[in-house]
Amino acid sequence: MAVTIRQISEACGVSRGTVDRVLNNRGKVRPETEAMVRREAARLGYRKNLAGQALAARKKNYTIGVLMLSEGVEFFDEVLAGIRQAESEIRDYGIHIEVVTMKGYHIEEQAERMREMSSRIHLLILHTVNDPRIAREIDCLEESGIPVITLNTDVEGCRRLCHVGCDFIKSGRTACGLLGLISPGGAQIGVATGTVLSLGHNQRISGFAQLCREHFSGFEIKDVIETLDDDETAYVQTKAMLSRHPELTAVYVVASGASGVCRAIKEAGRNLTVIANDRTPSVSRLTENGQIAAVIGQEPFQQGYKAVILAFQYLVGESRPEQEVWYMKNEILIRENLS
Amino acid sequence: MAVTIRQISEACGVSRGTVDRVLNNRGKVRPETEAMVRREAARLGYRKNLAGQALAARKKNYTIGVLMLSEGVEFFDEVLAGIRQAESEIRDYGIHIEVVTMKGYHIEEQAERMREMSSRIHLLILHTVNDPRIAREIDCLEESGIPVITLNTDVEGCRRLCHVGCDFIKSGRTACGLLGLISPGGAQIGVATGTVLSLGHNQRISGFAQLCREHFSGFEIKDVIETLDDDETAYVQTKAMLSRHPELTAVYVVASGASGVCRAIKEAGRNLTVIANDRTPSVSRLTENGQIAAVIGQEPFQQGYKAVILAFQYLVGESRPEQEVWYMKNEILIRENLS
DNA sequence: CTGAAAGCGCTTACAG
DNA sequence: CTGAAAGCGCTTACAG
Repeated sequence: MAVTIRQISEACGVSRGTVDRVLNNRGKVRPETEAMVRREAARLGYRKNLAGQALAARKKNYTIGVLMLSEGVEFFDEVLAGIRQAESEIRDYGIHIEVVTMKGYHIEEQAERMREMSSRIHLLILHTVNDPRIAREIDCLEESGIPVITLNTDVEGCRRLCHVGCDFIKSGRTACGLLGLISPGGAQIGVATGTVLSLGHNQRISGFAQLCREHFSGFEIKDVIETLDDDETAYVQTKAMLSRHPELTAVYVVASGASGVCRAIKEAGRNLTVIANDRTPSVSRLTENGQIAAVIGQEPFQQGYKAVILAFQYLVGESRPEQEVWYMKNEILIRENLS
Repeated sequence: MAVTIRQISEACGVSRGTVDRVLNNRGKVRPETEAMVRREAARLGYRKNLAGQALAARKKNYTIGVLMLSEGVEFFDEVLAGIRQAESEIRDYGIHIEVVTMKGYHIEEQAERMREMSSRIHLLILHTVNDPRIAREIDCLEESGIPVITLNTDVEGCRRLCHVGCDFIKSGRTACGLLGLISPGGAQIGVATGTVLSLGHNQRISGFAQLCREHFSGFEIKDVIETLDDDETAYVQTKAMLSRHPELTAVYVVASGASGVCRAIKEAGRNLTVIANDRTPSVSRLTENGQIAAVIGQEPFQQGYKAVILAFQYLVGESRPEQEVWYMKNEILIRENLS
């Protein structure tokens, strides 16, 4: 039989309330009493029963807020699916989720939205951009007792509770390592990034370049274009890159825009190895028909799921996440293990 | 506020016990009363609070049994780690786990062990071999009210609750698809399987061969050897295969024995593309130093974790798993995303 | 600084 | 066929 608070209280000859005060550091306990309770708890091997705790927590009616700059971005559909999955699990414990999505990158507008949500929520899961104004807003929330979990993209210089995302450097290294297997003889590479303003995109490129230097002396990055995460721009830019560089043998697509990139390659009648990031429906189709050789995924579903579970454990279990940063896996997806 | 049993009982003018009887199909309720309760539950959108249910379930003192033929097999260390992780989570709800591991494939001995454990457990997670005697034993347990979840390897023709493992066909197809990217010009392939008696090993090979036929006309399987999941045997057999087939360009290692295979290749001074299954510590080392090009993983940690979580949900949540078969992902692991 | 009591939502013997 | 009551383990306002 598992040890309960009642057993500790009986062993010590104090009330259960007192044991609770000690074990949850609520203060107002005589030092000797506290020491005795801690000793007995340790001796008996006490572990809190989460069911009891969760049931008691029902009275607080917790709500978790989710705010994402995700509207119109395919990638986030799977993140949202993970959030919904976790929601349906924690709903069974009486916890609610309020999801708000926004379109584009409007800093002030998002900050305003954060303030507005704060009155109704006990914790915020936030997908945003790495901007000092947002960092300040996060600190405000933290001060008013609402912890923030950053999702997918971290925010530097703020007191967020933790970050759930993926290791972008490793993502770039994985793309490069895979290209090394495909083209052991060397490669002339064009890089199609989203924007040079994105920290994540740049980290992927630098991971890729890093491994080129370490292991693949036959790899050369000949050009970097920006797709602005838009297929039309990607198409135009890729077309131009291909005519500038007839020697290209591979393209690394760092962010959105793979469809445009592939269209330009196809029209030019070139046979290039394309490695892309993030399995969206359109990227899946291109991989199935062979235009994309492989996709580096970042477990979007798990990202959403994990963020909510950490939030739940923090609120109900009163336990800070064990790690400050939670990275999901960098998956390699080809036609055969895509779905 | 979430809807509770109390609210339904008040809305219907019956006791909470009666609502419980209806909602959990315990019978002994007048049909009209039952209809009314169901109508109100649906109208109010009732969902069971798991915390309450789990707390009440504490009185049952559930124990989950785990029985595995895993001793001395590196692969299962990660499966066990997943089981331990899940254990530490559900222990917080007062559920216990008893793990028993055995060495080798002794059918009668394992059947005996199953019977012996059955007196102490409420559900069994079982890793075994696909044998009719085990199937019969599983049915016995099911009949005596102890459901069985098969882990990693399924058992045919029995009434197990569900299966947690991976899609071996897809695993073989993924290995082949990856080799297709590495060797677009074709490959002469040697296959090193564990034993031709293992259903899983055979499924991997047939998945591999399937895709050869569908997509890679330049691929030829020239030879199949058995490692008996043993490095020494693998070494000897590979050595013989290499001298029989000087034309080989690739080896697909289906089961354990990759170290032996690689040693033989190295000694022969041959430069072959090796694709292996399952990231064990020794396979990781060989991948890091480039002797293995890529590893197809089957998420061993997740397998163990998922099996326990399904068991927990079945016992405490009284909910049958939604699926009869739970497949983990087939991961592609190369040096850069190995750890 | 401490205790007694009520409550979170579900289940279960027991009485009728 | 149904209800009243106790209990699972933890937390919390209240009284002292």
